[in-house]
Amino acid sequence: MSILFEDKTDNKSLTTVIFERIRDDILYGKYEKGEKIVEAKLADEFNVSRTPVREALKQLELDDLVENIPNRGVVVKGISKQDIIDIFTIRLAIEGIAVEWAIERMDDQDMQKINEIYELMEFYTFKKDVGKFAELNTKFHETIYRATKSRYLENVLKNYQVFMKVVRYKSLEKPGRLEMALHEHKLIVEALMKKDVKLAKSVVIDHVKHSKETAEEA
Amino acid sequence: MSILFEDKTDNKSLTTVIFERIRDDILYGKYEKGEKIVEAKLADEFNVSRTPVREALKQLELDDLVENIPNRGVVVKGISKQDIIDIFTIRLAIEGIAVEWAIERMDDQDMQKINEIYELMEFYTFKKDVGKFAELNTKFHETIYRATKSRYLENVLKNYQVFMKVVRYKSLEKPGRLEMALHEHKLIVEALMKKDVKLAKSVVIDHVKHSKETAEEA
DNA sequence: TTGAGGATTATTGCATACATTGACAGAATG
DNA sequence: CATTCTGTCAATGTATGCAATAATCCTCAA
Repeated sequence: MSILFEDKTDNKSLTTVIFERIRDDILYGKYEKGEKIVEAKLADEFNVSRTPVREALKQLELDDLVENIPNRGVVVKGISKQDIIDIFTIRLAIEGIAVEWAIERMDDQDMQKINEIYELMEFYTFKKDVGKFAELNTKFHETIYRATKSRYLENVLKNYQVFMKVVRYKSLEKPGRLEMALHEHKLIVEALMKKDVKLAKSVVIDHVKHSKETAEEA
Repeated sequence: MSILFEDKTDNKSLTTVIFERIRDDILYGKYEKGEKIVEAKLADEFNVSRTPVREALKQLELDDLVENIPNRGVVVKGISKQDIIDIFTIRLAIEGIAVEWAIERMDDQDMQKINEIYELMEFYTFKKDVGKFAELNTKFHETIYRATKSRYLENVLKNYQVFMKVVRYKSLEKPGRLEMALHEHKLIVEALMKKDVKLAKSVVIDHVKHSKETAEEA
């Protein structure tokens, strides 16, 4: 195993680490669309054997980020602007369900965690730390998804989060956007606390719409 | 390679074949929830080496059908009735988008294929062949999904199809349900032909609602 | 009797070796 | 000159081997 990965604290297998690594590399544009990925080359690059790389690629195939042509190799499929817009549209249809279920099914611990995350977001807005904010943003929404207690809803939305991360970071860099995003999250927290399904739905939908518009501009 | 798989006609790798096999086995209830799956045992059973089995299990993990506990093994997570109901609810929110995009983006070939499938459905309803009908049912919807030209929408819905297959087969066996399903599909085809988005959305939603109710009874 | 601890075993994680496939170039053939 | 055939090569597909890990069982002492 490469020394690169020795510092991993959690129990992630090499396959998982490499999976996430390649996925992020694709999303952040390290590979061109249509570019061919050679197992052995990547394995070399990461200083591991082909096995974990293969397994990671097989998983990426399921997410449709790469395509495997039998006995030929895998090519990067990447993600287009239209894909992103489509994902936002799908999210607009689902996020409403998510908050609804979250309100119905969450426990105090869930709510507390959401609050904690929000407070940290306030802190990092003050510090103007876009990186930290974006990270918390992802966590914020994932916590809501988990609170729905629905594996399949959580899965879809979490999967989209990966794509959102990229978009998000870019848009948050614009002046004023950080404060605006914080405000939107505040509205969400308040609606969740009040357990007001209707209100929560509307603020979340607004939030997603906003993000969609910002993404479309870019 | 096992003689079991020698007759495969397409280019599917062993990994893919085994992936689908285990997935179906889980969905059709061959394994209990919580049951432990041992790579070597399955490999033996299929007369292949551990490698393709491992790769298949890694993929199933992504679909949340099994859980991997590091150095311990994988256990079947299965799917609960609540999961199924949740999936139907999510579908209710998304299928509308699917037909809308399908109508906007499909070409003549897509429409022709949908028509062909529908005609076959008529034929097998007449022959009372539930198996064939269920198969065509899956194809029918997948063709619509593909017509949306949206990889991500297609992916989510196709993924759910796998779960639906199981539910579908059971419900179609009930007397009268076959004819009813045929009628519902006829309405969908007609709306698609007319390119009437509003109508198409409403018949599809009704169709899903119907299926949901049938599933909830079972 | 019971509990701590170490050997044993079962199983996964990763690496490597071998088999198969498809692309390509260049020779042979018409 | 075009075409087909064949040999080589690069890459994937599959099998196997070895290491690491965690559970289990057994021993032995308090």
